[in-house]
Amino acid sequence: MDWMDLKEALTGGAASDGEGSDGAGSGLLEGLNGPQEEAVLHGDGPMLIVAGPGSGKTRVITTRIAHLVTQRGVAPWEVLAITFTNKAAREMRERFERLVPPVDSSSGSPSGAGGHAAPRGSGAWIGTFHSMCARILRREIEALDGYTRDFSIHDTSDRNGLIKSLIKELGYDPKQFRAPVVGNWISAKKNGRGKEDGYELGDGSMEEDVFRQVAARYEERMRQQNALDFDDLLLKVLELFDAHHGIRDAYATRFRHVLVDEYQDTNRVQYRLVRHFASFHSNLTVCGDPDQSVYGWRGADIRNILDFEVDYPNARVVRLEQNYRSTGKILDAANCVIANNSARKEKDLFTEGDEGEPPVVIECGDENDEAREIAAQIRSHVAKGGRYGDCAILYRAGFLQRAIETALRYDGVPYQVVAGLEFYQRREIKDLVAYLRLALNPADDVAFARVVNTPSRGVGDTSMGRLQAFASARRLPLSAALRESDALAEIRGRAKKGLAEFAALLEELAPARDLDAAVALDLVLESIDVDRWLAELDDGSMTVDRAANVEELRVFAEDYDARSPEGKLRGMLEEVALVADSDAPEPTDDATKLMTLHACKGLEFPYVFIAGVEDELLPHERAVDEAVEPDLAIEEERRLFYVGITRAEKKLLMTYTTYRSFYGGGRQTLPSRFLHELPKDGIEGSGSSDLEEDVLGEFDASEGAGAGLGVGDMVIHPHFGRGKIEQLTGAGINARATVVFVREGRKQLLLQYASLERMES
DNA sequence: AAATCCGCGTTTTTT
DNA sequence: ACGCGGATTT
Repeated sequence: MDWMDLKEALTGGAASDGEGSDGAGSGLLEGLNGPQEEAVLHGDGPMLIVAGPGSGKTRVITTRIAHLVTQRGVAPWEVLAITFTNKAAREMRERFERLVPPVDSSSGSPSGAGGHAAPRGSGAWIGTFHSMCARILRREIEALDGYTRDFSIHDTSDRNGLIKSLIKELGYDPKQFRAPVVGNWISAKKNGRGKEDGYELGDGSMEEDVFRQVAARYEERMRQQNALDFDDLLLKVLELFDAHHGIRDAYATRFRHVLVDEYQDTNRVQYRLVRHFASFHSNLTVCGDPDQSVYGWRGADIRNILDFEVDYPNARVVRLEQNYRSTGKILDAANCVIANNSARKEKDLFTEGDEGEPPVVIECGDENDEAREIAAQIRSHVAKGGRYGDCAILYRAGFLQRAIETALRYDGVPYQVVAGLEFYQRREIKDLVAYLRLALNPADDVAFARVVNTPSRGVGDTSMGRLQAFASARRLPLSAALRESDALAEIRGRAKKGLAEFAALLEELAPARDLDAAVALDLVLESIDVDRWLAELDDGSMTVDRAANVEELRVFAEDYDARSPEGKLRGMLEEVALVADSDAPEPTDDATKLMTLHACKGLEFPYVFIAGVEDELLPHERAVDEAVEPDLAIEEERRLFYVGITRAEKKLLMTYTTYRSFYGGGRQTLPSRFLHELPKDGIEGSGSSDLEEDVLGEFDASEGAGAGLGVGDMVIHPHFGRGKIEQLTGAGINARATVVFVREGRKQLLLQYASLERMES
């Protein structure tokens, strides 16, 4: 192994500060601070790691796993590490495998629980709750009634689609009962949360009764088609463990150590799963930060982490409070803000690094001023030698993005919106995946319905309705109904021919179930005549993209086969279903990142802007209004602010407006109440009243440059090059120049930041 | 089957 | 203001 790699892995990331000399030998502990070392070295028994932001948490977990494996005789496959996202899982696996390079994985599998699911590499189970459960169910689900290991995994849009058709089937108005609302309600019920989540509609039981009817039929239909939704993946494992203690115990003993990351985000079902896994040995390490719990609205239960010591009375508690990310002033701000919450575990971040510059609060007139201000700040940062990629702009709600993008484009600031979803949501991908699902699990009616007329076979609503009626009368899956000669009796013409074609196609696809994923995909592509299909989807502009997406899926399949030769189609489908970000947008070389406050969790940037720090937007009024416990909702909003603040390494700028447009209209806005919670002496204001001078003072170089400028002057700008001043507006902090640049065209610049130089001509 | 129009909702998002 | 889905139109 390459020593440099190991060293980098050991010291990796934020904690690289205080590392000493190269000590040979037991390098695992090198550079760890006291509590970090304690967490790594902890032996058996439960442990709670309260990990503040930037405290080297991931490093501690990966090092701990490495320690268990190399020093305590725990085999990699006896370790279960659970994360929330695939991204986190990937990262953890990579870092762990850098510490403990995997040996030949085939040697690692114990009997029984090994099999195809032994992952590439180390053999450690590092994954999300969902992938772990899917893996267990692929092996064990046949112990439960009615399911086979070829079960399909339905995503949220599959779920909503089915629910919608059930609503219609039951004779209700799909407008009055919206599928996503009903779907959420069902999900909430399944996850053991009830009315407190606001699904209870005003006129009560009538509507709930409808929900219940839909829910009952939904469960029935899912079972009939051998399909599980995301919630079911976890619930079925619980069911399995409850019904078959032997199976539960096999897993509880197989994993000698269980580690859960982001424990503050677990919901009640996940909590119960964890308890099962730790039931034998209580070798359970959970890691998280109650102050960063921002997913309460989707079922995360902060009590899980707050009550850990109640659940496990002998738990060791380790606090990681030393921060390796942010400057002192930024941490002060974070500490001050979060101290206003009551549902927390006391925690005080500190740093041995610099005090740094105080956070800045800037008042802006409206969202356009705000956006221009941010753009100007970024340009000024770049003018001083910084990178666009150092900067991130965070906001509470997506609609703030628009004005910001406009300003960034106008100013030529490269940016990248960090979004979610994407790939697997694309139509052509979903279609192909539906074909593959159908090949593996012919009972998958949702997949059937999706592709029966894709590409077009003349099968419309009428004939599908008839087939459906026939199938449900006989409790048959659609594909099975299709094989009954009577089924087509009432169907004529094009549709009849089309259904016959489709039936033949399904026969053709049947062998795919045992093929390598890429071969199976090829079979589908060939059978449906890709080119014709793509041509049909062509609405003029997207053809190239779609073809590229298909190719991308093919590459993914090939890659999957290479990685997991045992998985075949079954395994690949599982990954496609659970790995939404199959190829998440690679961080673009040097671009400012835009994202919501939720999306920024876990990331860090030298320069952080938080836009729209206004009452009714940062404590979001809907979050507060719709909550049963408004106080708790405010606390979650405050945590969101805290998460945003603690992303910043060097500089934190917060902006608010006095007026903001909303959906056409607009209104006066007030600074967020959270701003008043910032330390009074550690904050610089700007843009308003008495603090203007300070800020101007800071930028006196550009002020000086701006002072001597006049309309018609030729100027030079560090980024845009030469230009001519067309117009000068505003004064003091708001002094702007409209400049027509030779290369970049007309731009508005804030003189304060633009560092324009006059050229004598 | 494609084009067009109407009406609604518009916080946050993973699997 | 705007975009999306659904329904209506051709």
